[in-house]
Amino acid sequence: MSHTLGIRQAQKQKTRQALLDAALGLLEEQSLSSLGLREVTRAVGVAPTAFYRHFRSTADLGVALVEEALGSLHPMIRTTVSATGDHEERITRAIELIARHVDGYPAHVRFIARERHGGVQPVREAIRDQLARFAQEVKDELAKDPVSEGWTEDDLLMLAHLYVDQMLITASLFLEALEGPEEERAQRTRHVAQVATRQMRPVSYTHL
Amino acid sequence: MSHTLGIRQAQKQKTRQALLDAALGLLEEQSLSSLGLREVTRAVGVAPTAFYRHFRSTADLGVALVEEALGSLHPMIRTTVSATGDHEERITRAIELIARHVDGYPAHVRFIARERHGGVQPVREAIRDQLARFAQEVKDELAKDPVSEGWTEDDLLMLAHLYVDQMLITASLFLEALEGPEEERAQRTRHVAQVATRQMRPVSYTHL
DNA sequence: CCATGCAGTTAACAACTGTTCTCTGGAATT
DNA sequence: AATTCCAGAGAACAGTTGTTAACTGCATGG
Repeated sequence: MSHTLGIRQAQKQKTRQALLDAALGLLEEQSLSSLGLREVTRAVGVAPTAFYRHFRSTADLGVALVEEALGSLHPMIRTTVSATGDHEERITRAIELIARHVDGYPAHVRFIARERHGGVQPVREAIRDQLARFAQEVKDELAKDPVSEGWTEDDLLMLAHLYVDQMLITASLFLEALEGPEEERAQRTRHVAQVATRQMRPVSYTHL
Repeated sequence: MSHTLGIRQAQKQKTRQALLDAALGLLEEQSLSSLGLREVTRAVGVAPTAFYRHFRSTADLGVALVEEALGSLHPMIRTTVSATGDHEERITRAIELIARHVDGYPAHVRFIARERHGGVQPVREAIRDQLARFAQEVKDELAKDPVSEGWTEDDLLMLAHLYVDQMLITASLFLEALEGPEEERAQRTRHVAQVATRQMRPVSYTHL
């Protein structure tokens, strides 16, 4: 069904991706609200006006980056949190997923951590929406667990939001560990994983 | 001992404060890394060059804002977390302190939440230092509690950091509730307080 | 009372920004 | 083969930025 898109569209998507990549790189040392359109095109090596063929503004590009950073995570979340194994096991699985994701895409994680409370409203909203979707999905998995009987839908969703928040905090801590001096890295990573597990556990105990 | 500073220095501090206030206002809708020096002076009604009499750069002003936002909190933290009353009581006291602080200085709280992971390194560091001081102080109070016997200094400090992080998250949630529609405000505020208490409690239970 | 110090002003600078309009080369369509 | 389409280039615009220099007026200390 995927009819290979022509040379034309392929080239277009290529420069679009180049713009996204360049922006993500530049955003390691500044916030989105100070990112200039010319700055991005200069980094890619295209004319400033080419930017408009892909994004209305840098805020628009930011929203696209949110999709890129979080969009692909949904299926992974579902399977890791799915109701197989006991609580303890699910928690360690989730934390491992986070650790691997932070390790693989540190720039994306930093971007989300930074812009979640950042100065660009549409981007904040896009992040909030994605996190709400995560929470919804976590709730769906929680609901399958027999332990969840007797809980209202709202309570479960609230609990799911708690989990999602905790995951973000954990990701941020992993990132800090990653950015620190290399000799401490392994130790601090283990440390964060341990603290995060301890932090998550009581949340599920409220269940009982 | 405070020899009333002359007309000269008084006027200087006044414009300095005006610059800080104006910046804080402008930062409600953008990040520090995009805040221009001219923008600030224009809001105050003073020549752009006057800025340099007070700050080297906007980053420098940001560091001053961190001091203003968090500096005055240290004594309050000490007394609220001090070892009087049981854990439950201390927790509710701390959460009430946070709620009142967010209510009284929402712009400061937003600034800290935004710039903690923001794009300006010196400001991030200033915030990290202040939070480390908070953790140190909380640790000192924890150490006075007989329950803390048998814990190493490092473990206590780690626990204190956990508390401080949790306080910041709570502050951020209070702020979100405050920014939402007015009819939901009271309910959401109560909700946040309740969830925060539940979230903090297990942390201290790890003690036992 | 007079000389000094210094907060804030004025003017000018090169560099940079987002946005518009016009143009071009080559892929896509007919 | 001829035509349309459109991603990207190029040039120009008015407005903004941070920073420098030389100034002015007034509070200060001798």
